[in-house]
Amino acid sequence: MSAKATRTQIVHEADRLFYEQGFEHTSFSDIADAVGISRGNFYYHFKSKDEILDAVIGLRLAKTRKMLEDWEAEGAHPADRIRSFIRILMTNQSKIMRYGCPVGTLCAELAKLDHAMQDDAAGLFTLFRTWLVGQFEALGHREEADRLAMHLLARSQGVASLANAFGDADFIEREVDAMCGWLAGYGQSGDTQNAPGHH
Amino acid sequence: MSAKATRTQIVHEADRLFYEQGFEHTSFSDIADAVGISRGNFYYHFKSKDEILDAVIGLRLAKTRKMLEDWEAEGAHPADRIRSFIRILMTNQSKIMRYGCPVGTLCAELAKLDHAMQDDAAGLFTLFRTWLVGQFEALGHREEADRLAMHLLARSQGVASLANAFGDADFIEREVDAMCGWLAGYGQSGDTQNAPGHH
DNA sequence: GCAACATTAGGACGTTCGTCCCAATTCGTC
DNA sequence: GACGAATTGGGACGAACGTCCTAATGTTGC
Repeated sequence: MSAKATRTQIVHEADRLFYEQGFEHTSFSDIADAVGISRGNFYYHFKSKDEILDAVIGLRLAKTRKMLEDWEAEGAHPADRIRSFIRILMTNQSKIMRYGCPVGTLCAELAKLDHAMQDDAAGLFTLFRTWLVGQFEALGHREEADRLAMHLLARSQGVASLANAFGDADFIEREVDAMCGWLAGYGQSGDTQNAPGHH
Repeated sequence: MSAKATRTQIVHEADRLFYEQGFEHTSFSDIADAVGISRGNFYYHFKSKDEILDAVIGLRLAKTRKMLEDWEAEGAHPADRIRSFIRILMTNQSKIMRYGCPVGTLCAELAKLDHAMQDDAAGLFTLFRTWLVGQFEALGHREEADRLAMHLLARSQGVASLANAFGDADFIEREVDAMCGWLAGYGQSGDTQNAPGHH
């Protein structure tokens, strides 16, 4: 197999394992077994575990960017796009209940490890944040765009955390509805003045 | 020193280290160094790492229970008590920005490790949840009490996650104000019918 | 079919981990 | 001050870890 294909497979499996088991708890052996190569072969592709983490973060950034672009293509209206974001919680329901949010849990883990790459992981949040800011601006909320983006991001994170801890699927659905309801208050109007003011 | 006092110190330092560095990333040596005892002495007090985790969760449960009781004593009005909960985010601001929420990050880590004690850790969430349910019921929202409690818990979690990832103190303050504003809508009325209906 | 290169498997290395044992020390009691 | 119990320190143990090396195998161009 070409070195490129093997490397791609390694990053793919590492991505999955880092999500399911955590970064620290995933060993070279785990990844090697998942890919089906020998542990020793690993060093040819990646010189250290941090290099794999770097590649995994890069992969996640790329996949996220693509997802956001797809949402841009699918939904003509910014509110529809934001609803696509909110609905990740439903789409990935079972995985979130088992492993939590891929972005949030990685950032939390790297923060505890005081890892040099924690800012890179936070870049995944920034990607969503910037995109959401763009959508809220398109809805006419130019000045509060970042506040609204951060608010929605935080609520999604919180729902993922509790869904993971309690394993409650109904709770996810309820909160998704609540977030869509909240969004509806900001949805149609291009006039900031008319937006609901309870935030 | 008495065995009891040493044991207490061990649990105390383990509690701190599990929070700051994570459960898996904290070794017996770390705790032993922090307490100032030898690694070997450890086995006399705790036969395994899981036993320490069990004791730490017990300690956190006890400390949380005491905190909730103090809030009961301080604030006569349930809304004031709930505000005390919301304001933990301000009180523990700097620690949350560095290490995240002690409850949320522990639950997330144990979930990834598929640890046998992850339900015990989730009990910390349950403690807050049950207490919040009681407060919302006291506010007259008998039927939605659990929904409101979970909603508030989730928002706090989300704020802690993002504050940790971005290190943004202003964001915490903004969201705390938003949560207090949201609470105010449910605050005075003992009549469920009159409560705001956007959730 | 051979030479140059790309990719692999297997294992050695030093370290750290959780666990466990035991001899030494301290403490309480008479 | 002696004696048994409580507590401690130091270190052994195998396993797993990240890292790194090297010989073997596979692939490609001539």
